[in-house]
Amino acid sequence: MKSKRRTPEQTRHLLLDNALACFQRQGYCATTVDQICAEARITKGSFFYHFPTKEELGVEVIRWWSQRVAETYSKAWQDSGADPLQQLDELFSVMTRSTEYPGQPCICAWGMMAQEMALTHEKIRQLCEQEFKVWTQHVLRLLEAARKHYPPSRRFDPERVAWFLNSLWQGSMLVGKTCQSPELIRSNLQLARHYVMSHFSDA
Amino acid sequence: MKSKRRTPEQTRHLLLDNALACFQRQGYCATTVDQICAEARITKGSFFYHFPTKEELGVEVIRWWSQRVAETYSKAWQDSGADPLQQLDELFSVMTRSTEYPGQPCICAWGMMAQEMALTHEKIRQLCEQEFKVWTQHVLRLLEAARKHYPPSRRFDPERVAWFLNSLWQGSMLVGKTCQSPELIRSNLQLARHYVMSHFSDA
Amino acid sequence: MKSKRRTPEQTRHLLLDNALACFQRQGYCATTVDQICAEARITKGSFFYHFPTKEELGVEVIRWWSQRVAETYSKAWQDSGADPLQQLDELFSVMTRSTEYPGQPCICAWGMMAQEMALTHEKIRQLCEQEFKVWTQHVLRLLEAARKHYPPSRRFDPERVAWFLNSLWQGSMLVGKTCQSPELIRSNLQLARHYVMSHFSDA
Amino acid sequence: MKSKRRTPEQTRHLLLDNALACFQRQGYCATTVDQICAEARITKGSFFYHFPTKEELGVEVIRWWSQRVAETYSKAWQDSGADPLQQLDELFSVMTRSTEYPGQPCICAWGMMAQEMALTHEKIRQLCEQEFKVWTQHVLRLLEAARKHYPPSRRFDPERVAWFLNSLWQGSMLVGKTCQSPELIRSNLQLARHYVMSHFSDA
DNA sequence: ACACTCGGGACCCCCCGTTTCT
DNA sequence: AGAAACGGGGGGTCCCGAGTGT
Repeated sequence: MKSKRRTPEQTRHLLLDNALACFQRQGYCATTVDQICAEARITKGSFFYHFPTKEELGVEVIRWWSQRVAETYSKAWQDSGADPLQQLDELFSVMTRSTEYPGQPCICAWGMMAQEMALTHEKIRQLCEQEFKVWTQHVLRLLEAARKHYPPSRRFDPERVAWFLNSLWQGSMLVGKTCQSPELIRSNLQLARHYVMSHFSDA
Repeated sequence: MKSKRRTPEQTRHLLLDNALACFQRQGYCATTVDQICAEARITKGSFFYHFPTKEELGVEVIRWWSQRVAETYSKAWQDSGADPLQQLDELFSVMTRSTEYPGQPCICAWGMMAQEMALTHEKIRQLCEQEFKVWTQHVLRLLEAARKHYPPSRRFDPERVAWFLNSLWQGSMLVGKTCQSPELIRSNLQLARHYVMSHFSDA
Repeated sequence: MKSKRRTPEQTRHLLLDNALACFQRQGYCATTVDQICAEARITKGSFFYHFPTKEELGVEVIRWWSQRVAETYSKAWQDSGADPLQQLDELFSVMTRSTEYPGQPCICAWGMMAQEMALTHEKIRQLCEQEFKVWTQHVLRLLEAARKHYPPSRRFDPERVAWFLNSLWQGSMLVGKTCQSPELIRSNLQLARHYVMSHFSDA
Repeated sequence: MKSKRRTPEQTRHLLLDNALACFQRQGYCATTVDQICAEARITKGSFFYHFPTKEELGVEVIRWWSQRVAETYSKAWQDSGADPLQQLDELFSVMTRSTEYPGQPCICAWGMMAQEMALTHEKIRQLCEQEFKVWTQHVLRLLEAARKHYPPSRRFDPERVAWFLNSLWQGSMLVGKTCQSPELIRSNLQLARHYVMSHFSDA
C-alpha cells in the first residue's frame, strides 16, 4: 500500500501557488508556463493536463487568490455580532498587517490581473470586477452596521465610501510597490481609517 | 528635390504615440514591437533606429506620458498666485474631466508600467517612482499654500495627504477600468475633494 | 451482477473502426490517438492496453481493412466455378458500387497508408505491398481462368494486366477524391472493363 | 563590394526545394518546419519570414512542383506542330524516364498532398484538382490532335481517356513506390501506351 | 485481464525582440 | 531606413507509461 508522491490536488495547488507568486511578481503576460512549471518542479505535459490554457490558469489563479483573501479577512468579515466599529478596526488591521511581511511587497493578484487584462480579456475583467464587488460588499455591510449602531456625524453613502476604500487600497498597493515603501501604504490606511471613523460620532 | 514624408522627429513621435496607446490598452509585455510598427505604419528596421530596445522605448513612453500629464494639469500646477483652494478645485476638475472621454477609459501609463514592471525592471520602477513623486510634489505645494492661507481645521501632514490622493487616483483608475465605470472614479474624486477641503476652515 | 458494457473485443473493434475512419479521412499522421479515443468514447489508458503503439495500430488497421475488402469482393473472388468473364464483370461491379456511397468518398486505407508511409515505415510498406499483391493475385487468377476459357484475341501477360488494374484503381480513388468526382472513378472503371474484355474474343 | 551570401529568392527556393523533397518522402504532416529548415540550413525565423504558415508553404510547394512538371513535359506539351502520335510517344517517354532516376522513387507531389489533405484542407484540394486538370488538358489536346490526323479505329471520348491516363499514372506511382518497383510503373506505362495507340489506325 | 487517471518529456508551429546587410 | 535573417523561446500537443482500481 504505497502512496503516490503527490495527489492530483496537490499538483494543482502547487501549480496555482507558483503561478500566483509569478503573477504577483511579474504579471500575467511576463510569466511563462515554463517558468511556473520549473518553479513548481512539474512538467509542462502535466500542467496542461490540469489547465487547458494559460488563460484558464489565470482565471483559476484569481479564484485561488480569492480564497486567500477570504481567509485573511475572515475575522473582519465574519458576521460575529461584534461591535461594528471594532470590526472596521480589524479590517484596517488586517490590511495593515499584510504590508508587514518583510521582503515581499504587498500586492493584490486581482489588481495585477485587472490592470494588465481588463481591456483585452473580458472574462478576466468580469471576474476581477466581481471580486472587487464582493470585497466592497463586505465593507459596505460593516459600514451600514456601524451607521445603525452609531449615529452618523453626517450623511454619507456607505456604498460610495466602500468603493472609495477599495480604490484607495488598490492604489496604495500599486504606489507602495512602486516607491518600495510599505510605510506609504500604512500611512494611507491610517488616513483612511481616520476618514472612515470620522463619519461616526463615536463619543 | 522631393521632400521626405516625415521628419525623424515625426517618426519618433508617431512611434511614441502608438506605443503609448498600446501600453495603455494591453500593457507593456502584451504589446509587441511589430504591433506598434504596424499601427504606426513604420518598419521594424526604422523602429530600432529610433529606439535601441523595447525596454528603452518603455522608458521613453513614460516620459512621453509625463509631458501629456504636464499639459493636462498645467492650469492647476502653475504657480499663478491664484487662490490655492481654487487651484485645488481645478486639480479635481482636471482629473474628473479626464474620465469623461467617451469610449476610452481613463488610464495612467505610469500606473500600467509600474504595476507590470516595478519588481522586475528596476529602471522603469525608479522612473515611475519619480513621476509619482513629481505629481505628489505638485499637490503637496497646493496643500501647503492652502494651509498658509486658510487656517486648517485640524492638524495634518500635507505630504501624507498628497500621497493619499495619488494612491486614490491610481486605484480609482484601476478599479474604474475594471468595473467599466467612470462614474465610480468621479464618485471617488468627489469624496476625495470633500475630504481634502474638510481640512481647511473655508468660511 | 451487472454485465460490462463492452467486451474487450468490442472495445478493440470500436478502436479499429474509428481509427480506420480517421485514417481514411485525414491520414495516419494527422490522426491523433486522442482523436480516435474521443470518437470511440474510450480513454487513452484503455487504448494503450489494446495497442502497444500508434504504429502498431496502423498495422492492425491495415489488416482490419483487408477483412473488409475480402468481404466486399467475396462474390468476385470466390472460386465458384462460375464463368470467368462473369466474375470479372462482378469484379468491376463491386468496385463501381463502392463509389456509390453517398456522402463518403471512395478511399482505400492501403493506398492512404502506403502513400504516407511507404518510404518511412518499412513494416507498413511491406504490409501494403503484400495486400496489393493479394488483391492482384485474385485478379490474376480471374484473368488466367478467362484466358483458359476464352481464346485471347491477342497475347498478353495476365500479371501485368492485373497490376495495371490495381494501379488504375488506386489512382482513380486518389484522383476521384481530389476532384470530388465519383463519376470520374466510374468512367475509369468502364474504360478499364472494356480494356480487359477486349483481350478475349467473346464471340 | 561584397555580395550577400544568398539572395532572398535563393533562400525561398532553397526552402521550397527542401520542403518538396521532404513532402515527397514523408508527406506533409510528418514533415516538420524544423526539419525543412535544418536541411536547408536556414533558421526558423527566416522561414516564417518567407512563409506565413506551414500550410501556405504547402500551397507554394504544389506550385513549385507544377513548375518542375511543366519543364519535364515541355517537349511533349509544346504546341510544336509535330506529329501528334510522336508527341504522345514523347509523353510516355517522359513519364518512363522519370522512373529511372536511380535511388529515388518516382513520386508526384500533387498525389502526395492530395492523398493526405484532400478531405481536410479544401484549399490544397482545389489546387491539386486544378493541377490535375491542367495535366489532363494537355493530354486531351494531344489526343484530339491525334484523332484529327489519324482516323480513330473506334469511337472514344478523349477527355475520359485523358483522365484515365492521369489516374493510372498517379496509381502507378503509388503502387510502384509501395512495391519498390519502378519496373511496375514502366510496365503500366507500356500497357497504357499500347492502349492509347490502339485507338488510332496508325497504318 | 481490463480500464482509467495522472504525469512526463519531446517537439511542433509560430512569434518576438534584435541584428546585419544593402 | 528597410528587407532579410536570426535564434531563442511561447503556448500547446503528442505519444506514451506509471500507478491505481476493478
